[in-house]
Amino acid sequence: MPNIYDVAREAGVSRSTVSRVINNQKSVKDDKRKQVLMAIKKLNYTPNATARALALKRTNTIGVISRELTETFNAKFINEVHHYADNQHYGVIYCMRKHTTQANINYIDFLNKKVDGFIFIGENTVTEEELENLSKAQIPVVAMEVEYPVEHVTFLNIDNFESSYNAVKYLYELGHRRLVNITANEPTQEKEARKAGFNKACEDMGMDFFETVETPYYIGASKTCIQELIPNLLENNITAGFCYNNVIGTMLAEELIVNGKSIPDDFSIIGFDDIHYGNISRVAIPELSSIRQPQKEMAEYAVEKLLEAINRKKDSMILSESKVFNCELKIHESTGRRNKV
Amino acid sequence: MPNIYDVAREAGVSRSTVSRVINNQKSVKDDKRKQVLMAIKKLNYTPNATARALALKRTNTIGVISRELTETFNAKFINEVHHYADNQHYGVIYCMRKHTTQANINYIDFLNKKVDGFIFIGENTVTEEELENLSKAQIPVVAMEVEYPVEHVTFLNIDNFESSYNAVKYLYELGHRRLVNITANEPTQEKEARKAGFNKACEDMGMDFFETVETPYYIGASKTCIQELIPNLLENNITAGFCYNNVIGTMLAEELIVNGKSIPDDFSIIGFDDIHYGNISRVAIPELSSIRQPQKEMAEYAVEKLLEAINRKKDSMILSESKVFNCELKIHESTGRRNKV
DNA sequence: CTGAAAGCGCTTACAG
DNA sequence: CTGAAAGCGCTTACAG
Repeated sequence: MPNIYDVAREAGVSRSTVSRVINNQKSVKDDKRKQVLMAIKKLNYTPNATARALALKRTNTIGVISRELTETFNAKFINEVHHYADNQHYGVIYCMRKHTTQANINYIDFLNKKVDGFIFIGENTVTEEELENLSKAQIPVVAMEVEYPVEHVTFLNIDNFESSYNAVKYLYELGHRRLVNITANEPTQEKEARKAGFNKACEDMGMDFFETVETPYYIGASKTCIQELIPNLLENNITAGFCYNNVIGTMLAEELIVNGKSIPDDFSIIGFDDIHYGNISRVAIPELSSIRQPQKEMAEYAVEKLLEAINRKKDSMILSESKVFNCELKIHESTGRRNKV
Repeated sequence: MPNIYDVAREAGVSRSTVSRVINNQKSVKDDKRKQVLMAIKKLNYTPNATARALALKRTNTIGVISRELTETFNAKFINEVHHYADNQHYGVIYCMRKHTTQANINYIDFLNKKVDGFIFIGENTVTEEELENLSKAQIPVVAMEVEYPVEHVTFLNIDNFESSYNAVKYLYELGHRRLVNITANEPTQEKEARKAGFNKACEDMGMDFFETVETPYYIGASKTCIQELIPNLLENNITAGFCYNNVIGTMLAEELIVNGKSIPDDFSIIGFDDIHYGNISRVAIPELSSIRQPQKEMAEYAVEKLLEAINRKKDSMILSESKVFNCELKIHESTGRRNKV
């Protein structure tokens, strides 16, 4: 692997000049520039990013960390982050941080100095203490799906409370008075906010009956849980359900159908995320009405804020900010007026 | 951010000593070691990975590149890579390389010197020429789902030809004589190998009728394509289908059911990948018989080979290798004996 | 416009 | 066991 010195020798100039050419500085005479360019081509030289990072104390890359790289990961969001960063000539590095296993490598330390800033996705991806340390070290951070009282970090969330509230309100307007909220059994801020929104709306609307049940995170267990839930729903004459995501919503729809109910005639369902697994199967499951997150806008905002913080850093740290994005209730096929009872 | 010099001063020793403590070398007296450790704690020092990489010419990280980070990405595989690398105290960095857009950043150059070796996933993730360059530069590489005549790289594939052949053979044994092969319309080695396996088996078994149709990669278009295909299948009295993946298999099952057929009584289906989208919906789609890839084994092998190449590099380059993993045909509910003609 | 030199933060023979 | 010094491959004031 040739280095800058090899190129300098080949081109008959100093390393400084080579560096200037590499970095597109105009103060190099055309003939020298040409010599350098030729030497670079001839030697197949490419600058060592590590050395450059050391000298510049800047990497032009942003690090994205989440717990899982696939499942809970928001494809659209990450695509947009990538796109937007690339436009600004920033590279994106993803790292996975499993919460289950005790790993040898701490990916925050691991990426330290390899990236100019972090985007954390998911509440359990980073602890408050870790955010504190990053903050003290003046490292720009955007955190998604969490909120802590930490200085100098940008928190991005959706309006979990309000959008849940609105979903219930919509069901109320359709005539539903007996609801179930099927949520996840993980203790996250997100879940609590949605539950609170559900409850508050039910109270405000004066619902006759409402309850929240938790299902396990994994599909198999979740399915069993929902199967066991059905009799309870029927006994209580519940006519509408608000689900933590569309997977749960789909499973609920399915179990109701299996039990002879039809959607939305007998039961209305609102899911979350507006991702339609039903696309694969149209046999019996109607497309779920669902709450849609503005992933693209969030991604752009995240990158924008992060780069802003990165570029401002020397002067003054950016202040903490908590930005909340509004979701939209998308009405598809799984919601309708209450028919009977 | 304190550096090694700050620690040395605080501890009243030289940088060399601090370095030795950081790197766990025994040749440091206990009292000095303690002083250093205390200074590190006090200053909240963490070594600069970039500087270390520059000095050592080694990063202890492996780079994984694929076109998409989510969709086609094999969750299990990547989890295993991560797990195994972590055991060896190697970090894993993922980068996405979109093939659609003209990006500013070339992620191979981008990761150059930031990782000790690469794992490429997917045929269109890296070109033969890029592999050549990496090879010349003596950078260890494992490439999945491709095979090129390039030196010093490890190619990992599954037995696309054989497993497809075996699927057809199994259908033959169930009595099926008229088959369809539904494949993707992307020109990949993988696709060609599967198609060749399908055709060869059909010829060897003396099938009465067989044909291959291509569907678009995206679900919506693919679904339309399959819907249009159904009349053709019925007219030709086709009784079994071999599908490029389980998504296509599920869609095929569904469309057949919609058209009044039952699976597997009227039609047998074998998919690929053994991932069961049907888990979400059990209303009508039986669990697909499918070809299962040994992702875990492949991941372990990939990491093992890569680390081997990384650690051997100085002496002699590892030779090229093409390793093929055998898949297993998992029989679930979508295959059965041919009933009627 | 160009080069010599110092510096980015580490590691590691080399002496002692 | 420990430190001074050189080196990893860049960049960038500073002179000229």
